[in-house]
Amino acid sequence: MDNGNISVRTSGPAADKIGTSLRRAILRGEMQAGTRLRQDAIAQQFAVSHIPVREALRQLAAEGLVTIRPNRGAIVSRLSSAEARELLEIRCAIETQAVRWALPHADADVLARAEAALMESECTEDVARWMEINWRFHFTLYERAGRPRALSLIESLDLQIDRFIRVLFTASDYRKQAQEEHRAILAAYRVGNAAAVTSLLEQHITETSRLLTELLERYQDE
Amino acid sequence: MDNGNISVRTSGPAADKIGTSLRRAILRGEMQAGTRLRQDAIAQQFAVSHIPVREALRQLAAEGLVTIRPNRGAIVSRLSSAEARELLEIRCAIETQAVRWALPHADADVLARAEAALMESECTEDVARWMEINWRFHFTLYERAGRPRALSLIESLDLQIDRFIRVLFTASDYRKQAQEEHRAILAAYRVGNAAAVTSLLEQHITETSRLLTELLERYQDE
DNA sequence: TCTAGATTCAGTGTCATATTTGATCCGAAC
DNA sequence: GTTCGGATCAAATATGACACTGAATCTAGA
Repeated sequence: MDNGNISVRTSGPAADKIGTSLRRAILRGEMQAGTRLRQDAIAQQFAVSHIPVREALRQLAAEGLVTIRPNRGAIVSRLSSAEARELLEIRCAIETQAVRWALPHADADVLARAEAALMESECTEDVARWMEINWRFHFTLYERAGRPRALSLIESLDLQIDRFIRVLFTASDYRKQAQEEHRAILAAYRVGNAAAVTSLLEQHITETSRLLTELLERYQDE
Repeated sequence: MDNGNISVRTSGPAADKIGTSLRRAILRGEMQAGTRLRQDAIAQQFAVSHIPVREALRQLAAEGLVTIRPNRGAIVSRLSSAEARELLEIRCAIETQAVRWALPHADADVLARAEAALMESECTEDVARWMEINWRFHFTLYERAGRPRALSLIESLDLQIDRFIRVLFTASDYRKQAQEEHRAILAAYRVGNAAAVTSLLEQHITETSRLLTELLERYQDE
């Protein structure tokens, strides 16, 4: 964390800025699951009092990224394999519906951007970068759904699970497999084949779920 | 609001107690959409400083019940007809999936409790009471899904929309219709007919959506 | 009528302080 | 050696008084 002592008063509430910064650190794996989040240390780091820190932590807790234990402090949330499986099941249910909504409204712009994301993801070796592009690829497919709430919900589910998907990179050849699956999804999307898109998307998420829950189960045995 | 000056220090953080109390007031319609939520007034009412009030408001904002405008204060969230429609669409997608998960594991206890909820809802004239029982009825059908996260998500969606469904009681014969639909759903559930259950549930939620969005559109024209 | 500055309102956060909670440690008793 | 109770510790939780900030509204002048 290289924030230094920034002025947090000039662009919105301090609590929001702190929350954004902590969220980023958690999502990039700089703060691992189980890490203690001490109010006074964070307050010192951001050169603020502990009040906006508490507010930021509450916000992150509501998002599921942080677990608050009253009077004992906050930690970066862990995720059990059962929870992971379930989150991905929910994602699957909503994302397949979102893509059905979006597909009839897909245009050349959407296709070009999804293709660009796919090309970009093939050129990067950086895990954090790849995860960002992965999200952008998926989001682009759903963009024309006309359902902001659903997309927001998908994003919040994504936030809870993507930092764990990150570990698949070192534990399996996840990236190669995911790229192939993305290619197939985009090909079906391009010709407007809704049944194929949803089926491929479902397989993609289900396979991710299988790999991730296996990995988390191994973690829990250690 | 008849809370008086209660001691909020004896069972968990003050912010949690305030949040719970405000949430209840919002859900029961005691605080209408658009109502100003002033930190100082709430702090006075609960005999606390403004700090736990701010934390409670942030928590409720994260739940979608409250909208915070920086430097301008918080209001009880409004809901546009488009948002209502979408929330119910999402609910429909998840609840039909939840009931599919639950149905193979339904037992006599679940059936008895769902039946009891239905009977109880037929005996009450109180809107708040009916809404609670309505939730209990639905929740009971999903209980055996073995998916705590999904059920939690359904509940949070419920929280965002049920206070608006309340107004259907005075604006249409919603209750009678909903009771009939509940009866049909339970009958199909009882014989384990998953296709019929999901289809009836989908119709039930879709019909609710239709009525509610019409009503909200009328509100917005005034 | 429009614009700029003043005023108002309520939020945002600090500070020094006190209190509370839960975990850990330590000594005494068995 | 084990158990139990009290003391200690670390960190969270919140107070009350105060200062500052931002956005909306009001007022006066051009």
